[in-house]
Amino acid sequence: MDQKHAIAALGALAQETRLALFRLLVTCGPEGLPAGIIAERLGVLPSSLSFHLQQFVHAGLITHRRSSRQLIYSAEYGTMNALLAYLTENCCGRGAACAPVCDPAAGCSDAAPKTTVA
Amino acid sequence: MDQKHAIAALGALAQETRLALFRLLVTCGPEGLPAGIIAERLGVLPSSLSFHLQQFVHAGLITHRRSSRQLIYSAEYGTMNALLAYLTENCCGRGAACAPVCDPAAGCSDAAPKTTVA
DNA sequence: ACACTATTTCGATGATCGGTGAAATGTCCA
DNA sequence: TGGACATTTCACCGATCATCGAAATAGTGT
Repeated sequence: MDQKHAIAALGALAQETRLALFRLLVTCGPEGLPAGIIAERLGVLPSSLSFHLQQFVHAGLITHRRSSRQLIYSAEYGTMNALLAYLTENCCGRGAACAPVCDPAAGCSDAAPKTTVA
Repeated sequence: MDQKHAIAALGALAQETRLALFRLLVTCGPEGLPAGIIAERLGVLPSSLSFHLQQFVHAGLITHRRSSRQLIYSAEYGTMNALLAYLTENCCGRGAACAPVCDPAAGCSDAAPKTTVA
């Protein structure tokens, strides 16, 4: 994680819709959610959501894969951890006292569909 | 930490000069650094630095105290930790597996002056 | 009170950002 | 192949942001 990536990631997170979006995906785990469902949950236009998702994908905080017609987006925990580590680097002048780590295991309650949604 | 505060904090961090500034202060510990030294280290105009410092103070990520003529700025580790916790809340759908914490102890090598600087 | 230093405030300017709707792209199914 | 669905791309607009220099404020020592 260098400065450019960190700024891209922080800039992606520093917006109302996107922060809610990221926290939603973080909650959902690696299974993620399709774009349509996300737009519905957050109450934003599809074109608007697409714009915000791009920011995250470009920042590496989110990945997407295709499942039939839908695009499933999910959080990139590795990048998230790298960002947190970057922020707390050399914290307080001491060694490595602040090293948050998240290793996703369980999925979202109503996570990505296999064949149908809604 | 609610959404508004988180966005203010993330927005403060999502900028080249400010990110460098925050990481500098995080490294320095609770003793902090005077504004003049920070401006010199980062190579920005005093008026520009003042603008950036305001953002952080408003976001609660930085505090300042006066030492004679100088204003000493230092990182607010509590807010930083709250922000990291907010980002990883309910991570992966599991309980509390991602709870970074930093408790400052040691100071900066050439930290805030008691009476004189430069 | 005065000169000096440290820092902030102010107003102006160019750049970037977020929202919107229409149109384009890609995918599936009959 | 054609029609329906899911999502993205595009161009436009108003709003916000970062930088700058000049001027103002606050504190110190004589």
